[in-house]
Amino acid sequence: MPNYEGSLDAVFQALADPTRRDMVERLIRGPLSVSKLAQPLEMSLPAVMQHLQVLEACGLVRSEKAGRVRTCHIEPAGLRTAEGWIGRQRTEWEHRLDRLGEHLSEERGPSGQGSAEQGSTS
Amino acid sequence: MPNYEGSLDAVFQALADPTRRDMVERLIRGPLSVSKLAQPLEMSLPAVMQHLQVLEACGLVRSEKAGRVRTCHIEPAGLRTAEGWIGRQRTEWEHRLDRLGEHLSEERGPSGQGSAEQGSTS
DNA sequence: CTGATACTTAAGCGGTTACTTGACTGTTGA
DNA sequence: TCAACAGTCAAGTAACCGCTTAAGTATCAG
Repeated sequence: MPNYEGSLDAVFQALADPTRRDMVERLIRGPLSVSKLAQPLEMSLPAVMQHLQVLEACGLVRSEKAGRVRTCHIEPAGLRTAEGWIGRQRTEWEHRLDRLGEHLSEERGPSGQGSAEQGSTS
Repeated sequence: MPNYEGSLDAVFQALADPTRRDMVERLIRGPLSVSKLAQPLEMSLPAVMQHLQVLEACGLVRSEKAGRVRTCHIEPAGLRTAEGWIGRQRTEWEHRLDRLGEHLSEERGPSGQGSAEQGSTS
């Protein structure tokens, strides 16, 4: 059973490898067979297959086999998973800057600027 | 000139861990000391320190020490590194869809839809 | 000075990852 | 039929990851 909770883990983990990012970059320009995918990579075919499995397992890539050729293409929803998380953080960050700006203009002007509260002592 | 390619590896690797994403999410709401950061996490303090080091090494977080307290805050540029790569891929994907649309309307109408060329035979 | 606080360092350990080689299966073209 | 082709499976290995415990080092309060 696929672990959707952990899929953010899996997508980022997949994108952390330069070989896999390269595969994604090339698949985004169009579908490729496994051997075409492997051709510019300096590693054995089984190694490429393993990377491909990682990309498929996290939903970044799909592939299907016709005859003896497996054709791979990206699944844009996978990238959106990762972009979504990052985007939400950026949004939250911007809100925080807004709130901080309000605070500064409401209260006094130049105080210590690194003074975010650290809560009560434990 | 920093190694942007290499830091992509590091940023995605850092974000692949749920503990580290949690730390980022909380730091985005405001700076925290190491022990405050560690408090809700069910692991030892050294483990948290190691996660923190990963986040600092890839430029997602910065921290400085005052007295015996180390205060951590996020570095929004780090997130932009990751978002930038993903965004570029999405852009490329959309361009590809455009080109594909032009092709389909220029040539005949409904053909097989998975028929992207696979380049010349090897 | 003394003890508590807030990290910091070092060593070690089990699990995972990124590869490798070698053997194998199914498909296709001559 | 049969050789080349495209991919797959299995096993092994070296390096890396996330975590632990144990033993430090500064800083601060009294």
